[in-house]
Amino acid sequence: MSNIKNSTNQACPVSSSLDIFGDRWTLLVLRDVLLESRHSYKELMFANPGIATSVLADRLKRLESRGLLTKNRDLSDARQFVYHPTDLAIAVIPMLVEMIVWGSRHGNASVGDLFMEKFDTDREKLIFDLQVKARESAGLPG
Amino acid sequence: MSNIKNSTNQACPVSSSLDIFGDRWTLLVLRDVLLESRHSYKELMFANPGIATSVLADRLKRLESRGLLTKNRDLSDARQFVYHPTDLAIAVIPMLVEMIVWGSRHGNASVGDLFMEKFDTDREKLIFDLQVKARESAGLPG
DNA sequence: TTAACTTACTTTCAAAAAGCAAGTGAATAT
DNA sequence: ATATTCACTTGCTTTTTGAAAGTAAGTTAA
Repeated sequence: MSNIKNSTNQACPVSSSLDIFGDRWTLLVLRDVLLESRHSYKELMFANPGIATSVLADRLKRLESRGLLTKNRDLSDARQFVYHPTDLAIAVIPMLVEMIVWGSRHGNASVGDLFMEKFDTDREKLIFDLQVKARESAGLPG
Repeated sequence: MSNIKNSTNQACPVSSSLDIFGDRWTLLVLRDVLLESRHSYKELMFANPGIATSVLADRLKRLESRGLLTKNRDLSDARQFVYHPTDLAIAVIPMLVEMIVWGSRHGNASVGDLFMEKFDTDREKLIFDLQVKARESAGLPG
């Protein structure tokens, strides 16, 4: 039922972050919910070819139980659920942005030029804007 | 011999970062080498209780083959090897710092107050200083 | 109003990765 | 010369992942 070894944690913040993010999929799911406006199981599945349905289900459950996502019925279609980020998840945006930038500069895939320009000219504003947007889409207070 | 699924990668920078960092141990090893002046197998093993010796060996090999670490004989003890970060690894310090800060604020373990104060008053300088220090310990040009 | 289809999963089983313990070989300390 | 340190490797068990099929509740189209 549960996955991923948690709390190997010798009182170290990196380790405690890795309790949550230390796997292949969690951050991709979080990125989709935080930055790509993907809020349903179907969208997340579609956006991540290669993820096993059982793994997606597990990661969503985990993220919910760790207080990073909320889960509610979709009012316009009761088959669906909508996942939204909490403030705790919105606080990981700076880390995600750094990961995007590193991956973009040094990996084989890159984010749009606009994103990189914004990052280079005003990182704080980029992050602030992304957080505002995420908060809005989640219906959280500004 | 090799571990961790690589390049599920649909041209996405997060995914390409996770090709390298998407597991329980890689970032802990990298943190030790980058920020904690741990440069030998023994030190890394000791600093990470719970890591299997085969996994540490694999992660070091991986990090070396991905161009994040260099491996050389220790001149003062030919049994030992010294691992040092490359510029590519030094470029992950901003991400690591964000992970440390998030884990520290929201997890159960925290980094020192001094670190957090530095982060809050001048993030750029903190990162710059950490990068200079890492570069020095690796004997890289400034 | 009922049959077909969507959506969000769960279950099952095989494959891959991680954990554990013991072993190896070269270098060093005694 | 012998014991010990160091950096692994090997072999085996357990855990996690992946792929595929199945299910239950809700919706759409006839």
